[in-house]
Amino acid sequence: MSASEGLSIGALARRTGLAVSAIRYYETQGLIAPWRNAGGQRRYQRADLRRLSFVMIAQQLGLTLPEIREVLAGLPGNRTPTRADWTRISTGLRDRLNQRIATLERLRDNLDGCIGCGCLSLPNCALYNPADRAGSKGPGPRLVLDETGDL
Amino acid sequence: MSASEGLSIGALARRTGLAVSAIRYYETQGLIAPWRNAGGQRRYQRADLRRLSFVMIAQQLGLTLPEIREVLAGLPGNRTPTRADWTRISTGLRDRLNQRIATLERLRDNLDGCIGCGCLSLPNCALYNPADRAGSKGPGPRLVLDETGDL
DNA sequence: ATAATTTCTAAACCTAACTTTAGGTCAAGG
DNA sequence: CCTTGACCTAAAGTTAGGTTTAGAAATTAT
Repeated sequence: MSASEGLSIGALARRTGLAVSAIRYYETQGLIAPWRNAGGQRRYQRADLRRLSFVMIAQQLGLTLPEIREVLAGLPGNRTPTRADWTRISTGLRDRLNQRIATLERLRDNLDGCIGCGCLSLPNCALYNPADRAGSKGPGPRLVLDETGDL
Repeated sequence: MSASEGLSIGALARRTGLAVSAIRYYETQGLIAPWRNAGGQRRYQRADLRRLSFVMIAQQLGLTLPEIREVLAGLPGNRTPTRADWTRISTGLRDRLNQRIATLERLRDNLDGCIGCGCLSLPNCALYNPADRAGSKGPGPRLVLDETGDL
């Protein structure tokens, strides 16, 4: 297990907190690409710890694995990612984070309004705008109003 | 379709934007409990629109259906929920929202720090604290540090 | 009265993101 | 040499949150 041999999947799992099976699954999804040693076992680089960390954060932000793969495609597969590489990718992630925060704040403010009047009058909430939805692939605009205008 | 007969499942679906199948599914999960008309068809009250609206918001906040059922259990099943009932329930939801926003802000600030130094040094991030996780039922603490202290 | 919708139930199917299982290999320790 | 533990693959199983399907009954529209 010399430094030049890289990390085993078990070592990677211990350091990231991910299950071994999850790491292998991520490989099938194209999120990580280890090389194999003479015996056919997976060996990982240190940079892969960063890669998996990134995957974990992105997942918390609600990105699907295919989406994360897209984002990570901005990283060179062949060379070790540079500081600039990570900065670029992470900045994109931060933008998403800020968007998500803004959406939730808008939602909270609307909900505050709803609670204020006690009617839970949701038609006024930003919530029902599909553009605000995480995946934004909802079944269309959500309306709770009926002809009379109340719930 | 007189007013005293209540809403059919289709009408409820049109007003909430949910699929008919989803509404029936929510019933199996104990989120809503319509009565049946003479012909055995489901009939809903106006209050059920509010109930479903609430379910939709809570889902966006990442609550699971069982969790939402728990929260809704605070509503009276026998009498029409009062304004005060909804205020109480919605306030609880707002607290969750604020927590979630706070977590994401903390995450963003940490990520900013990481981007600043260019190292994506995640061990410093709040992210790896399982208490911060939505479900908080993860496989335990997540560590990315190795003995040397870098990734 | 008849046709077109809507609704009913039960059961099967679906996707995402994994985990588990089964059966086999490989490396290190005693 | 034998055992133990980490690793391998392929395939099946799991959970959440629904959707789809099929055949029958109820409701609504003409």
